[in-house]
Amino acid sequence: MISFEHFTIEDGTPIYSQIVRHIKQGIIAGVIHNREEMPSRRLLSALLGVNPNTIQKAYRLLEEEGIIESQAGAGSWVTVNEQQIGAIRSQLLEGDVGVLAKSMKQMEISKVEAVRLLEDIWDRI
Amino acid sequence: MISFEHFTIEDGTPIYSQIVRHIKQGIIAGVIHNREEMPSRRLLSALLGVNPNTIQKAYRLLEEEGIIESQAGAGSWVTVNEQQIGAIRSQLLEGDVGVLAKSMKQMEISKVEAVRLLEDIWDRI
Amino acid sequence: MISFEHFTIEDGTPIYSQIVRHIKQGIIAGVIHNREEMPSRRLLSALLGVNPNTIQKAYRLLEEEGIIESQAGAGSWVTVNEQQIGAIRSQLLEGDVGVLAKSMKQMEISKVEAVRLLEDIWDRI
Amino acid sequence: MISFEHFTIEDGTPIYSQIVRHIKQGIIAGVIHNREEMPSRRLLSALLGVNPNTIQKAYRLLEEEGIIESQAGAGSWVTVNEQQIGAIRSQLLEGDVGVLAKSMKQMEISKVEAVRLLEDIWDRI
DNA sequence: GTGGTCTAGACCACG
DNA sequence: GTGGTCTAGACCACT
Repeated sequence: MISFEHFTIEDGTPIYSQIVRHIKQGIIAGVIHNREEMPSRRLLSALLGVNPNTIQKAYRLLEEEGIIESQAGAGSWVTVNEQQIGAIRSQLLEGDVGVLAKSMKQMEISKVEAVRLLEDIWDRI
Repeated sequence: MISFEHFTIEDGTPIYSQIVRHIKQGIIAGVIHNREEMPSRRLLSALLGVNPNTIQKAYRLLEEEGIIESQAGAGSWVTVNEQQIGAIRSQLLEGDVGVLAKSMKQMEISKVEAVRLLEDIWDRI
Repeated sequence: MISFEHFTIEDGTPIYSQIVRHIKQGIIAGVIHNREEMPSRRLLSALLGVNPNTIQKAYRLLEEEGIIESQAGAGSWVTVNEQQIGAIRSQLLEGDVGVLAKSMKQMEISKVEAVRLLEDIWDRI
Repeated sequence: MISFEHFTIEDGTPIYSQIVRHIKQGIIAGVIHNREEMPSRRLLSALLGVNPNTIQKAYRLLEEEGIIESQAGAGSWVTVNEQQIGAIRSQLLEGDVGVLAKSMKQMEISKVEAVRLLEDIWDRI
């Protein structure tokens, strides 16, 4: 069963997005595996203290991306192959890093300075 | 007068946030200076094709952060000292980089891999 | 639910300020408590015969002062601890009384005379 | 000539109101006397670093209240009798104190507490 | 001319 | 249902 132990809700981004992202990051990190079972909507709703509709939306989005499958009465489970994992990895990483790079360029930060910053902050977090 | 020549509205984030960020980035890049005059609400509103109230909101936020000052009848202008510029710089950079680093760590990306990614994507943008 | 029964709009000060002040005074008077629910924008807007945006502005200011919290889809509610209540109390009282005292001193009114005035007018209002 | 030495512009209230109030308080304090000469609009504008129109508005208001008189080419001067001084005194004092008393009552502050507060703050200002 | 407030109402995201 | 954003435009106070 997939764990939400180290998951805490932050604000700024919608809760359902945070859940989706948590699943994706878990898959990339190798913590969540193919065929692993998702908690039931009802259970996760109670666990996180979040409206069932919010959980429902997260699960629906994951389904639409082909990351999980659900069957009435049987629950939901992860369905990813190696190719998909690579795609998710690129999607997350290149998105995030691209936003950062664009922003820094607009602030006239140089590439070496950017790298130095990343290395600095990496160790402090 | 501060220029909005290279500014284009994107969606995803509120327009007023984009304006606030544009000003902050301009200050950090050294393109916008202390005492420089902001365009009037009406002018900028016409320039960007955006409702005056949206501009008003951006200006109010900047004012609340002490980055600009406004006076009814007189206009608005930038009011930042070196210390503030440093603070804004940290706020933007450490925020962005921190989010990225945290996200990457959760995906079990190593530091060298992260740096390599940043360098790769930097050149492609 | 917080009551606005004894609240009537006056002019001279912005409506949103009056709402903010009403909430603060209610908290100090012990009529409004922590965790109590604020009326929704739409409801209060209809109740006071005021535009929803005006209510929105009042709520935003209260939120920025940490007096209420809002969550899209869920509503708004009061979030104050004892320390904050003390701070609000000081803010309102010392502000008002300070302005008065300063003004009176500039008119060369003596302290005893000031107290006598306050007592006189107190009973007549 | 009436002095504006101890006068500094604050924000929150219009500048012209502050000037009007400064004159009234000076009269009540006995610092400004009947027949005393007002600085020329041009001079005061330069002295306070304020737009001439703002000074003009203050003078106009004072004229309308019969507190000063102006004559083209000759300047402006104070014209108040004892009765007027009494009226101005009441207007300022009862207004200010009334606002304070009403506000405090709404916060469930008792009369003795109010007096104690005034005395406390009086000494600290 | 400037900024500040307010109305009237639409649309969206969220729970 | 909720709050958040945005448009369109009026009116006012201030300089």
